[in-house]
Amino acid sequence: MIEEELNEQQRKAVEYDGKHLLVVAGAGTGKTRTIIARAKHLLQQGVPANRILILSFTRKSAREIVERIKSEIGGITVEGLRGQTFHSWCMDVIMNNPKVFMHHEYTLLDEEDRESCVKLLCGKGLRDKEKHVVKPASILEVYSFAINACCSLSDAMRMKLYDNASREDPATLKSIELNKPVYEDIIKRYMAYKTVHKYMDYDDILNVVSKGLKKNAEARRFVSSRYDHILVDEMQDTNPLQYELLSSFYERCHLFCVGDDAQSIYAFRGADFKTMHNFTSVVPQSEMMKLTLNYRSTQEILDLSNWVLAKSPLHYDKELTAARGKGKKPVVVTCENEWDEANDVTEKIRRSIVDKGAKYEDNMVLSRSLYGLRTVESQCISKKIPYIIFGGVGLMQSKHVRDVVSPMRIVANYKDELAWMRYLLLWRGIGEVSASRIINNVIEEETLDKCLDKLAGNGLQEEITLTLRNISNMQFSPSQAIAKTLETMEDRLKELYKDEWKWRKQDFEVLQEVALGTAGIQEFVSEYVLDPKLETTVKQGENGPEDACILTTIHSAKGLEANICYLLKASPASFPTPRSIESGPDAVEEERRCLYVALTRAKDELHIYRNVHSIHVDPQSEDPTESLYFFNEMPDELVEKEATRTARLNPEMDYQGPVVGFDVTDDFDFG
DNA sequence: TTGCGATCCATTTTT
DNA sequence: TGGATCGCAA
Repeated sequence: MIEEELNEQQRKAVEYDGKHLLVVAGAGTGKTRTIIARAKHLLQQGVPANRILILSFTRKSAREIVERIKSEIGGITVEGLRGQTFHSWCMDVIMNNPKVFMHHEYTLLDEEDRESCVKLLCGKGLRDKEKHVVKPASILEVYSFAINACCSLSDAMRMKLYDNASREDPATLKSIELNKPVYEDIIKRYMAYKTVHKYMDYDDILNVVSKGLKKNAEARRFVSSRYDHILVDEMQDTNPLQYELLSSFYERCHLFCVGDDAQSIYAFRGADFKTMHNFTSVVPQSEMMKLTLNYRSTQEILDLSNWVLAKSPLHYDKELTAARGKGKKPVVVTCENEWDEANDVTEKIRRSIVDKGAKYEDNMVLSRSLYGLRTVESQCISKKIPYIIFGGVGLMQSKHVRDVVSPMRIVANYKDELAWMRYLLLWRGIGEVSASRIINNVIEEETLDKCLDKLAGNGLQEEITLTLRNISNMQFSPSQAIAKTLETMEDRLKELYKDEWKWRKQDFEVLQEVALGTAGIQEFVSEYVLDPKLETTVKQGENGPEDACILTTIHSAKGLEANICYLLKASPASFPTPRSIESGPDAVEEERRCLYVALTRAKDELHIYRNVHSIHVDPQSEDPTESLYFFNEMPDELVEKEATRTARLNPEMDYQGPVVGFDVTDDFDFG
C-alpha cells in the first residue's frame, strides 16, 4: 500500500465532516489523490463501499480513479465501490428502477444513429426561413445544448447558431423567432420518433433520471437512500442538467466535489465554470476549500502557465507553486510547417529514448484537435515509434465494426429500424428504397423468428437471413456469434473494403475478446454504446502496448501527465482559433483554459511548437487572430527559444532572438 | 433504383 | 487527408 503523505490542505479536505464540500484544486495539486484519499478515509471510518459513489465526466478518469483506489487500498474491502460516468450511472438507475423511469427496455442511440435519425426526418436540402441550409448536425447540437444547459430553444439557438450574440440584439432575436419553428418542428418529430421506437440518446439518459427524481419525491427518497457519499471529479465540467441531477441528493447524501475553474473546457456541452464559483450559495450546507501546491511540474512550467492565466480578463485567483522546485524552462520551437514540426517532435522522442533512457510513455504529444495529430502519427509510423492515440475514434465507431454489429443489434431488438437500415444497405443490390420496403414488411411481426421467416420469403441473397439466424442461435455466446457472422459476411465485406479489409479484419479479434466479457448479445450491444472499451487505438506495437508514447487531444489529456510534453501548433489562428474569436470573448477564454490545461500536463519538459509566421505577429494588428494570440508579449525570461533547421534556413525568417539548443548534431537525419 | 466515379468540402472538443 | 455529397450510367 502506498501511503502517500497528504499536505495540510489536502488532509483538511479529506477529513471534512460537514455536509457538502467543494475542493477547488489547481492543475497537478493532487485532485485525484485527494478523491482517492477521501474514499479511503470514508472506508476507514466504516462507511460500506457500496454506499460510496464516485462520479466523473469521462470514462477514462472514472476508470482510473477506481483502479487506483483498488491498487492503493489494501486490507479494506472495496467490493461494491463504484466509479462511473454520469451517463453510465444514470443508466444503472434506470435499469434498477424500471417502474419509476419506464425506460429500461429502450435501445440506446449513439451519435451516429442519432444523426441518421435526424437526417431521415429532415429530408434533403432543408432550409430555414432565410434560405440558409440547415444541417441535421446543427439541429442536434442546438437540441442537445438546450437539454444539457437546461435552457430554452431560443437561447440554445442564440448560443450555437448566432455565435452567442447578445440577448438584446434585435436582428438576432428576430432571426431566431423566425427560424425557431423550423428547428422546433424537427426536434419534436425527433422526440416523437424516439418514443415510438423506444430509443434513448445520451441526453435522454441524464434527462430521464434528473427530471424523474425532481418530479417524484418518493423516487428521490428511495434512490438517494442508496448512497451516503457521492464524490464528483472534474466538477468544473458539470453542466446544469447534471447539477439538477445532483440536487436530488443534497438532502440525504454528502457531496464531495473536486474541480478547477481554470480547466473548464466543456462549455460547448453546457458546462459553465462560473457555477462553481456559486457553489456555496447554490448548494445548501456547503463549504469550499482550495489546493494550491502543485506536485507535478517544475516551477518554470508553472510560471508560464500562471502567466497565461494571469493575462486573462477573467479572474481565476490562481497562482500555482511547485512543490518540486526548479527545473528546465519550457522551450518554444519555431518550425517551418507541420511536417517540420512533426519531424522535430518525433526526433526528440527518439532521442529521449536513445540518449536519456526515457520510456516512450514519458512522451506526450498534445494537439487542439485530433486532426492536428495526423502528421505526428504518420511520422511515428515511418520512424517505428509505438504510440497510442487518446480521444480517437474508437474501434466501436469504426465503419467495419458497426457493419458487423448491426445484425447483432437486430437480434437484440428486431424493432431497431436504424440497425435494419444499416444492415440491409450493406448488401449488394439493396438501396434505400428496397431496404425501407423490406423493413416495413418485416418489422410488424411479433417475434424475431417470424421476422426472419418473412425476410427469407423476400427472395434475398441467402446470407442476409442466414447471418441473422446464426446470431439468433448464439444469443448467449456473443464472441462466437461474431466469428460466425464474419464467416457469412466476409465475402461482402471484402468486396466493400477491398485491400483495406486485410487490416480491418484484425480488429475483430479484439472485438471478440471484448464480447467474451459480456453475457449475451443483448448486453454486448447495449454496453458498447455506453462504454466502448476500445476507445484507444494502439498501433505500432513494437514494444507491445505497455510502452508507447501518447498522442492526445487536449480535451482527452485532462487528468493525464507526462515527463516530456509537446504542444503542437501553438500558433496564432490556432490559439485561439478564428472560430472561437467569432463566437466572442467567452469562447476565447475557453481556448485560453484549453492552453492552460495543455501546459500544465508537463512534469519536466515542455516543448511548445509554433510556425515561423508567429514571430511576425503584431499585437496591435487589426487582425484578431494576431492581436489575440495568447503568446503575444510573452516575457523572454519565461522560455528558451529554438528553431528547427528548416525554419532557420527559411530566408523569410528574420527572427533576431537567441537560437538555443541548436547545432549540427541537433539536426534530423536526412538519410 | 442502385452503384460508381468525380468533385468538392472542411477539419474542436465528449457522453 | 479523406469524407460526404452530387450527378450520371447501367
